Amino acid sequence: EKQPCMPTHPQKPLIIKTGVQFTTKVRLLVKLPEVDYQLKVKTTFDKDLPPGRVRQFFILTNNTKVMDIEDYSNGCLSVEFRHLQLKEKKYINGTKGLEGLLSVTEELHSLSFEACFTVQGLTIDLETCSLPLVVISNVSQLPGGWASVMWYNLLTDEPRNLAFFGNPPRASWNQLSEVLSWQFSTFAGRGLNKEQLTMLGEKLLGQHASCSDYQVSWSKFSKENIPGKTFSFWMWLDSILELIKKHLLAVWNENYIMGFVSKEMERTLLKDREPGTFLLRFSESHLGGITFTWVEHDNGDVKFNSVEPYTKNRLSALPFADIIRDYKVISDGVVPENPLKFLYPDIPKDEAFGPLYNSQPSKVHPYIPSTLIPISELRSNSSATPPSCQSPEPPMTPGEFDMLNEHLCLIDIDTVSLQALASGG
Amino acid sequence: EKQPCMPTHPQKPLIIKTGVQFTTKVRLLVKLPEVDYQLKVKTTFDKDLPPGRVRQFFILTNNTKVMDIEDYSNGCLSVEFRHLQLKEKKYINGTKGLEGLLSVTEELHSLSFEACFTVQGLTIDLETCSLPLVVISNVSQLPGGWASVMWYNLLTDEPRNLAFFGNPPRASWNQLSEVLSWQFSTFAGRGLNKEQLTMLGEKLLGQHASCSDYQVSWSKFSKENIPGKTFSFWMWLDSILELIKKHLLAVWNENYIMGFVSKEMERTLLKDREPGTFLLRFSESHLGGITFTWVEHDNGDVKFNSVEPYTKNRLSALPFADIIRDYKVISDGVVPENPLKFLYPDIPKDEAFGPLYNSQPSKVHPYIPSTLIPISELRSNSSATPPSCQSPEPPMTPGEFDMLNEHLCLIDIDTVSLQALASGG
DNA sequence: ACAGTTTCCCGTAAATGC
DNA sequence: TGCATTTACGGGAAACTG
Repeated sequence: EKQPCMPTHPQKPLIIKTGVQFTTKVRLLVKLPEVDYQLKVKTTFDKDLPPGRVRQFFILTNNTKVMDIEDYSNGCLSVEFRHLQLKEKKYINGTKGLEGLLSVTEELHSLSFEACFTVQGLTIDLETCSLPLVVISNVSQLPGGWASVMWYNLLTDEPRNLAFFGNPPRASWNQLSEVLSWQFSTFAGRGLNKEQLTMLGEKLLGQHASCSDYQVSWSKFSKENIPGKTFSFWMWLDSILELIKKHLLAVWNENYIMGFVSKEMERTLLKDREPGTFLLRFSESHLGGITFTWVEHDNGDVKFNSVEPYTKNRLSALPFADIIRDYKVISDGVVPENPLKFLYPDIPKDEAFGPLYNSQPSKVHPYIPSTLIPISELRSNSSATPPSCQSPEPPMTPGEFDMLNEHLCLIDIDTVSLQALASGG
Repeated sequence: EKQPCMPTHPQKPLIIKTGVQFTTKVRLLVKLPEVDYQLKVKTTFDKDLPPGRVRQFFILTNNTKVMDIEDYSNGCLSVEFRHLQLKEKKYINGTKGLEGLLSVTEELHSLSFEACFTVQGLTIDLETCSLPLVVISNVSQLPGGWASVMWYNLLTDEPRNLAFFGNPPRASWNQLSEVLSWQFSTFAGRGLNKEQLTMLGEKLLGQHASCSDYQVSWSKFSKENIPGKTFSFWMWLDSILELIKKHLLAVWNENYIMGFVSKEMERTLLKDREPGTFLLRFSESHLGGITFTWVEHDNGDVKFNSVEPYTKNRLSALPFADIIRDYKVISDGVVPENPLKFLYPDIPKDEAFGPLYNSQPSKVHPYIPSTLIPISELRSNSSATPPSCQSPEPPMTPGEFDMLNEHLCLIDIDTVSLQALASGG
């Protein structure tokens, strides 16, 4: 009933938006001999980065803080910086130079931490820095930034190769598909199964998808538009992830959304099924859309219908489960009918979606309750008859995901280990 | 189809939101003898305001600028400050003191302008200041702030009585109703007619509404809640104004929304009408809602039905004219019917609303177009039979509005006359 | 605890830069 | 001129603060 502007940016570490607060923490891994003075840490953004080539930022807020003993650990020294905020350095003399090579979400930056103390007459400098960071100025750049973070962490173990996107390596479909599934398990709670990944692989690679060690270029993954479309593969996939997060979470987690199915496969699956059998599929032509396709039998002929995809605007007016419950087709004035009977392969609609329906009748007495229902008015249809195939399977176990996620987060803006790179003095 | 977050705050002068840019202009009304040096003007916010009692703000940005000759006028000196921004002064030592008396939207502030020049050995100081300003920190405070601006400018000619809301005068219903109608003509393009104002008067004053010189208190207008409600009269009225601005502009300007009608009056008007006659009315129980009520004849009995009010959330999913076109009542499974036939008094629905319908069939081929339609499922109803009354009339001419509006704006944050209060030197 | 107020920040639109 | 990027700010929600 009311979800106009919900939050995004839910735990995407290593991406910082200018003007928005972020937090970082450093921990001292070596045990120091008792020091009775305060150990001050200074945080610097883009330290040592020569001007030109890339944008540069600085920390607008307080950037020094004293280390403290962590209560809950074994007496480690650590310090957490909160409310840090980044702002771009603007050069009066346009020292911007020849960027253009990299887009802003391909620029890699870093946070440095420095501390210095003296023990027994010996001055020791400590310094460390974060994994590469992406700086954006608007949430619209978040998908692109996240693509960079994924690619970097998937393909290199180098802690600080800021030139990574100057010549980014390719990823095998093997590696990539695993990461994509992880995205869905982390952000939507359920990963992708084999069939779904196969469809994605074919979409990205065409026929090569069968050999799982086929290499995918960075450009193909997130920069080039899909042929005939105005968006790249990752932009498309991410728009679906966002749609799930905001509007389809329960339905997705119940595994009721087949989602990634080619239209050919869809017909193959549905053609021998009971009339009124339907499946849910994401739009390939538009960003962030979901549609349902159902099968009808028209005296011997098999007919398929797909509804115009629902996007976030529609879904925020009416939850998707309710759309499925209430969808009606009006054919030339006859009694409207809901053509959706069985969720593929054969689950009665209400059995599947019943627990997800919203209980609507509001009953504010003097008024007649009213609701929106989705309808289609039909006059003419189309049909088809394609090949054959098999049915979906349980999702790929996103087993090692937790481990990787931890890795991704361990050395991030929330937690950066301060290693003693002691350069004596 | 797409209007999730549209802009508000459309020309409400004298209200400044912290952190948001505003513009002001000062013009020198006296002709100075030729001066060959630059005349610098300094803008100060809350100059001379003693700390305590009220919040204090300062101008975060550049606050001095050199006057320049206006090209388009007769060589007047003027200066326009752009990109000014306000920030609250925070006192470390909580010198806030005993506020509590006034709400923030009742606090009045001012912008001062100072200039100083020397001619023939004589130093002349110029100083002036704006009409009282209201400072808010969130758009949610805009309605309250605007109420203050209206009340002040309606009831006093003093240029700078910052203590006005310490003991605000009352307004006669005569004065107030005129201002309310102006609000609708300025912001929605059509003012309020006599019947509408009568309903509002009765709502605000009860029986006293008949004597048009009845006095309305500031508190009753915008501070006290309407009995039994959780909002004040002005908050309620303003929520309707916003609803019109964003979702009902065309329908309102065609005069198809009776809007302000008591339920009793509504029944009186409808009871002798053709079945299916309906009228549009704003909700009195909820903020920013509109409903339609239609009359039915049920073998001799007259029956009235009102739909649950549509609010901005629903209306942004489906334009109001389309709701009227598509509204259906489903009674126990029979063919759905649109009960709305004639807009009161007797205009065929499509004749009135036809030009305002959206042409929806989107026709993206492979898909069946789908739309949302508003429906009610009926099981049991209620009815009634009240007294009699007359019908609506053309709106009150908002004749002098332009003049007043100009007055309101003339001495505002956009245009503040700099008068030579020359205090010699 | 709580209500009035401010801060935070997403997401759209507009402005800006290249 | 068009595209990439930043800025602006409404609006909802969380945080603050007496």
